Amino acid sequence: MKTRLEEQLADALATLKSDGLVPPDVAPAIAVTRTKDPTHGDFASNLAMQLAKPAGRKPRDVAEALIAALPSSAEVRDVVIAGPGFINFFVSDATQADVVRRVLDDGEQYGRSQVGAGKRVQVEFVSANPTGPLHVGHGRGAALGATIANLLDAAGFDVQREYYVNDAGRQMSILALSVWLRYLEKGGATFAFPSNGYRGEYVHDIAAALRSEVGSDLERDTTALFSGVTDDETVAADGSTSGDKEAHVDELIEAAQAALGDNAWKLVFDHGLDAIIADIRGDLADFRVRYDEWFSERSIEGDVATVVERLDKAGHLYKQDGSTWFRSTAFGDDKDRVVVRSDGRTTYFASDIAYIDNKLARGFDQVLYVFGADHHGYVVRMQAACEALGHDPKRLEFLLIQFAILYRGGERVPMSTRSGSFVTLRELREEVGADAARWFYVMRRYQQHLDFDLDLAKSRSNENPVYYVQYAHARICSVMRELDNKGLSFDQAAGLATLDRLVEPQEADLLTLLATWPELLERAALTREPHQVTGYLRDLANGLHTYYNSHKFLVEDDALRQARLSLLCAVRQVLVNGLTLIDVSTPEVM
RNA sequence: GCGCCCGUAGCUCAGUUGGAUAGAGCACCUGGCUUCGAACCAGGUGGUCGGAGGUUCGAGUCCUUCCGGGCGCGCCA
Repeated sequence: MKTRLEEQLADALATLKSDGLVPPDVAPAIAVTRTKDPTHGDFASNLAMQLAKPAGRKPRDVAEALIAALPSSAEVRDVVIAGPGFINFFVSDATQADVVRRVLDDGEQYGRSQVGAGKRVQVEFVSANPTGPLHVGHGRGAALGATIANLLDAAGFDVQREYYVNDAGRQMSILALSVWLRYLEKGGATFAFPSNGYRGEYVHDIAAALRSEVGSDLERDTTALFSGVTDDETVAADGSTSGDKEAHVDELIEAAQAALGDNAWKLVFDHGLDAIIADIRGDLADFRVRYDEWFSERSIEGDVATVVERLDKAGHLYKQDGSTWFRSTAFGDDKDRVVVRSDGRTTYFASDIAYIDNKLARGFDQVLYVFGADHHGYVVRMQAACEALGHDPKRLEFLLIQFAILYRGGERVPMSTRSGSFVTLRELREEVGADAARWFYVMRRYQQHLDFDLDLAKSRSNENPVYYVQYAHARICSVMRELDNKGLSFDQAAGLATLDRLVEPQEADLLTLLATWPELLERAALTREPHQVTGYLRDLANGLHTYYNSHKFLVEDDALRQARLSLLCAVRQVLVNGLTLIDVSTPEVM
């Protein structure tokens, strides 16, 4: 409808140009938008105001000429000039009501589009280090990434959902060491657990599982293990520190590898990694988050050197202070970045570069990174690397997700990963349910900090927006059940034939909302803004509740009843389509 | 100090390429269930859109500058 009006305006503009009213070289953006105020009609265009200056005439005069040049259309009931020179379009009632037929015909397809057809896009999200369970901070990235992927899919893009598993770094070795040390403790060994080790309860669980699998086969002499290792950091009573926790843990890792040998070390390492990956996968699955690919960092370890070499050959690297630097300042970064350390090992950034190259080589037109806002410093260097490798940096897109702050009883819930006193995603889900969690995480713009009110998310009351929307769905289902109880039935064809009986203002509001859904969904996908969907669903539910309270559906008048029920079914369909996109359930009874 | 994000009603937030009288929810006040589900609805109170300049027919939206808040600035991952 909107595009047809824009085409008609374009034709009218061409007529004005050929009549000499408008200079031929003027090329304004022809835009038709929905109105906010129904008294302004259904659609409006500001074209006349844009043309006023180049045409040297008053906006309202230009508008008059444009309207005169518009072809007549059965879809449009009236076209009027309003305000400073807006052209307002009033859509005919039959066209307005026809949306019911479209919704019921298209069903779960209604609202989906093909704007992204033929384009491959990857959404990488969460990608938390597999060194412990996911916490609530990861939850927002999970919910947003999953929903954005759903939106893109609905817009016709070929979407791939990926989790990048950081299974190669030093942190993984520290986890393996932590698991092994807990394993040794369970065998009776006593020693001071390194301050830099992972201290969470889950490490004990993994160690216990390891012991039940291998028995005492992995036990080694601990006094020998700790001998010669730099002292761990300790804090004296006066606050002064001694020792070096970083060197302590690194040397312990080396000693452990030596004591166990490669095979046994790998056994411990994989045991820890596999256990945590399994935990994360299960957790995300229960959160209704699906992935197409769990991409292992180790699988591209061998590509890092190759990529560094490519950058070197292209002249983007230089040596200084014994290490190798990437000249990212040449691409707008505020400082250059090390890719090969003075000890010869490559940096984490070098792995990222290899990963970028790998992604783009897989042929994605667009690659989305769903990052926590604390990662914003990486954006410029990532794009710099992308460009240096000869790729278009615009193919990378970074969504910086602001933090979610939990509130319980009006108090901020403290979050500290370091001390291990964090709320896990699993705990959150068990406390408020997956529906509320998914909804709350995406209900705000991702650029905005999120106040996550646990009490509100749990409340089964009118304050809770999730229930509000689900209730609208359940209410419609309830009406359809009541229809059965009264021995009546719904005939869709009959309903579609009597749509002209929908004349109430509440019905007109719902028809407009239904017609808006495809436009909104497309915009939400292209701007990567799931909160537009939650906002829309709230409006649609409100429209339904208002309608429900002002009119009866199961009326004696058969034609009117059929028409109203077909409208209800259309509303229910769009509620389902919207809630499905954010993976919130659609209960028939609450 | 530099960089990114944010600042809209008492609170939490929407506001589509710049568009008409800036909107919701919560809170507060008033009213509505012998009726298809009151987990609902209708109405009301509440605003210098952080401040100041600028761009233009028109600015919450764009530009400049200042103020306030969050985050980031490792040969960590």
